[in-house]
Amino acid sequence: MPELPDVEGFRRTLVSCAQGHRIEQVEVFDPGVLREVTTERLKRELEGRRFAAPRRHGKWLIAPVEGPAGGPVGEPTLILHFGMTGGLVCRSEGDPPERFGRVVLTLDDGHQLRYHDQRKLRGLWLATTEADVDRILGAQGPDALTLGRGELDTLLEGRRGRVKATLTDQSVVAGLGNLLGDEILWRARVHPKSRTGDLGPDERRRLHTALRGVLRTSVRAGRVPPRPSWLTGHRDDPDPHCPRCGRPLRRGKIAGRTSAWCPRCQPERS
DNA sequence: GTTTCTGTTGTCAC
DNA sequence: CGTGACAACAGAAA
Repeated sequence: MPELPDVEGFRRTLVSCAQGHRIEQVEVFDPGVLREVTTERLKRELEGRRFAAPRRHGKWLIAPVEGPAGGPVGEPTLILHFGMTGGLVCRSEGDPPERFGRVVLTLDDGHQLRYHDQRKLRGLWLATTEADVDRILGAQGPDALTLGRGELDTLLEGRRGRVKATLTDQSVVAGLGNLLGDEILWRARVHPKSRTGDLGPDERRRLHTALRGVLRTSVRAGRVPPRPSWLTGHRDDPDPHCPRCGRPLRRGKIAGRTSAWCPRCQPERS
């Protein structure tokens, strides 16, 4: 699930469900998702405090909490990463539990913010300072949603790797994952194995246009929408074809991930 | 029924 | 810089 559009959806869920509300109870059903924090400390630091405005960077959700709590330290920040299968939902107390529910925060109005994740590849952190937030996130490029054309040009120029690897490298651009990367390259008609540094000005311009278009629609949908007219709508077909020209799609591993592209619309050249 | 493969994540060793 | 292994797990394929 989670790439930038999904996480942006989770941020909105947190805003509408929990921002300004007091956390009454923290329940951890699987400590396997807690990173660098114990259940006890999570409860002590969160219970009694209120969610302030959350923010997002790339695929990370950053949720400061404020107000007095049991602990003597300053106001902490809850940090969430959703791996491949994580998610955040808003439910009412008493609603049936999520299939892979891991952490439930009960709020002062009876709503619950629930973190669920099948595979537990990532999880929840509790940062104590801004520097701590930065340490947990690690090296991050600018968020893909705020990327200007000139900025993307600068980031792409002089890179040696393949363009698919560059676009999905979080330390270059934050937020693009495997699906978005393929979708953007397909729309821009750029072969995923092209050498990033070899791209011409026109290809870089097309990439930026495609990035903006794909992100705009995806953020609105809260996911990369598997539309019939999009590449994403066909990658799981038994015999996938390009929705633009009808040619069979090609698949291959790039940067350790399965990529899909159209050999006709995205001619090989590097 | 059982084994193998795949995957919208990131990190680490070679 | 690139590749492969790994982490943890369900569901599909073999």
